Amino acid sequence: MKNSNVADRVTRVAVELFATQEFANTSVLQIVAAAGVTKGAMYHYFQSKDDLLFGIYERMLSLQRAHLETTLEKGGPADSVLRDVCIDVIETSIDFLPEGTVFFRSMHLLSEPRRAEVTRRRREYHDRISSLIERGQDEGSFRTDIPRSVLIAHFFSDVHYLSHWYSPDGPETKSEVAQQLTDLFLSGIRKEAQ
Amino acid sequence: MKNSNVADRVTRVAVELFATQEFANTSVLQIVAAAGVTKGAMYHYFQSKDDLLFGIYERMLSLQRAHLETTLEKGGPADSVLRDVCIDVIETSIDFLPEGTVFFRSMHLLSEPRRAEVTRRRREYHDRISSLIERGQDEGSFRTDIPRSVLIAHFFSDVHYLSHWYSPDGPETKSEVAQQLTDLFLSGIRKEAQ
DNA sequence: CACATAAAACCGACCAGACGGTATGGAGGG
DNA sequence: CCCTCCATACCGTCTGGTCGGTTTTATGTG
Repeated sequence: MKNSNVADRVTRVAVELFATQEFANTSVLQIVAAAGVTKGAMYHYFQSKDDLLFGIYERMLSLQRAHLETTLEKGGPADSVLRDVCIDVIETSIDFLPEGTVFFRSMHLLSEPRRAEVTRRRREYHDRISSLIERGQDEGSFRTDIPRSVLIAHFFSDVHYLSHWYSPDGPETKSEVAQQLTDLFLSGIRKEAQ
Repeated sequence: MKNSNVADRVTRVAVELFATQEFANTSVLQIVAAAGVTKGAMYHYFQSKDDLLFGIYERMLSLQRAHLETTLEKGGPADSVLRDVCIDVIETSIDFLPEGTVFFRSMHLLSEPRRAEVTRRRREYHDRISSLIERGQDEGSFRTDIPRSVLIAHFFSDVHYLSHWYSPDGPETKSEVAQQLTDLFLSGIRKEAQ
């Protein structure tokens, strides 16, 4: 990392604080104190508190997109692709638990041009998952008696809830949980369950 | 309602604002302005902003408990009881979407003796669901190859995510969604899927 | 290596405004 | 005359953000 030490530490501390407290309830003084720097130093690297928040979204969005693309371009039947996507997105969420918490919780606090962009990129992501499920329905592997919007909600709900219960110190390992949740999800949406 | 008009309106407005913005990002002034009252009037009925938040938790917790008890005491095989519980909790969540948002998001902002109490009552609720699932496993209807903690997380995730995607103005009705999500969930955890 | 210079990194004092909460007092009914 | 209900003005504190200035580092030159 030839990048600034200060910016990195502030970023790391900020996401942790935004996750445990809320964004609006976290003062920049708190952040810089926890990061061991001064406010002047922080405002040298970030234009506003909002930048800190947006930075989290940018990193997570590009990470998600990159992962999804890698998994998608391997190809294969929708059933197995969705399994890979599901496992990957759960494992990634576990790797970035605090980021995920902030991601889902604080979108409406972003300043306006940015919020719109995040919304757009999230919709892109949603649409790709939706297409994948649609393909699976066409291939006859997924049930068609439930609206796709509900299937997608069911997909994202597990991911979203992770940060509310999973702890790396708990009994289950990351890959175990990813396997199990994926299994539960796929068992639910497969055609034979219909 | 022989209760105060002011207190009711403030409560209603507060939960709406806490859900759309964050708790810490919502000022008392904003609340009373939106409710059409003055700060003096509000502080006549509530001791603090924290009271507003705690009130939401109290109402939701007792509502949840009451509903769960009603459903549980009807008895029957765990499989069908869990189905009833699941449908009921989803429908209730839809009836109280903003409350649910605040409920899951802002617990860590409660002042301390209260937060502990909320945590305790939530754990009670969790444990009763856990017992129900355990009974279903004993009766041979639910799969046993996945830790119960993961099954429970899978259960609550759908409920939790509702406020992030469901809209009463959307195409799906409340009872449809409840049926469908319950179906997806149960198809996942049933033994035959193992 | 010495030195000059410029740019980047950083500090800490300082705003103006908003915050949650309070103190005071008046209106109206019992 | 007191008590409930409510409005207004106000308080101390903390907020995100700015700014002038100082130190540190990088670069160029002989």
